[in-house]
Amino acid sequence: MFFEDIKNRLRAHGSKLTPQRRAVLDVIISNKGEHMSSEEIYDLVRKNLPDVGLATVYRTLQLLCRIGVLSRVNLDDNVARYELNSDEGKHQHHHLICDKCGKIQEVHVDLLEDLERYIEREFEFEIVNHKLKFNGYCKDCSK
Amino acid sequence: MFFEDIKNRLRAHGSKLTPQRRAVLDVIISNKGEHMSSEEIYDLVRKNLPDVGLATVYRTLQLLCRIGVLSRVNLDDNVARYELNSDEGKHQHHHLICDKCGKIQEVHVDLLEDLERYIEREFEFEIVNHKLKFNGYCKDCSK
DNA sequence: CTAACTGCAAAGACTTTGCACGGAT
DNA sequence: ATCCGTGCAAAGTCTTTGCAGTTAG
Repeated sequence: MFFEDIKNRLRAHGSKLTPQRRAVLDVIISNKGEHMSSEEIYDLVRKNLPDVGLATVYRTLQLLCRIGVLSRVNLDDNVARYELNSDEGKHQHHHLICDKCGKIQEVHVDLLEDLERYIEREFEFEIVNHKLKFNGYCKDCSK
Repeated sequence: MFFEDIKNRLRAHGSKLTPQRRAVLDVIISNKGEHMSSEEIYDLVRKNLPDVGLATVYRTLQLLCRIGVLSRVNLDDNVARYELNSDEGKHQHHHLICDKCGKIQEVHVDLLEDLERYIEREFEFEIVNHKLKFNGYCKDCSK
């Protein structure tokens, strides 16, 4: 996912690439792999653009989700979190959530094919996406 | 999960089975299989107990989660939803969410063993629970 | 030029908390 | 008598919205 691509998507959607939106994108791209909340993103954006409004950040994140640049992930902590979409796969990766230290890891293998086939067959349910989280204890916390 | 069992759990936790809590339980048990929000539960509880307070319902739901009677499920609609725990399995079942009509179905097969083994081995992550949701189109909406 | 965007403050939705009273053991 | 629980209202948190002024293309 590169800037030119994002610009095109914005244009196709009738939207502009403003300094505020650029600043939000900068933060998200340079923190790829994090799963930042709106507030965390807002705080980082303000380091480069101190007068940005919180509402603008919220609106930008919504927009970027709508045009497929970001995904909203829900880690059950009552805050919306965001991550940059990868260019390739349609499906989201899985998340490991350490219940002790809170660390988030990503798992980039799917291994859900059997289950998805079972569901499509047995429930006649057409699967578009899945969201899989594992809770437990990470390497450092499980001793 | 039966009333006697729940009563014992409450007692073990130093809590009482009040009429309000009983009314909440009645609603949840008689709507087993639904995934009701706090408000929906509140509205139903009031049919039997009109003077119950919303805060009491919230506190009761929290309590019942804490002692393992209920699980809080997050269906990405920004409302906490609750379901009765089954007696047997430790793991939660999976949910199918129809993006068109909103219907929720439950899938009671696991089929995650391979993936879990992979994660435990590869990430040295000790899995305690998982949460798996599928988004897509149900039988009636997928035509 | 003009539709889209912005910051601000207000409003909204959901949930939690503080408090004084009531009830069970 | 004591501790837990309740209802109410107030407060809290995260997010959205209305508006008047501003700006990107």
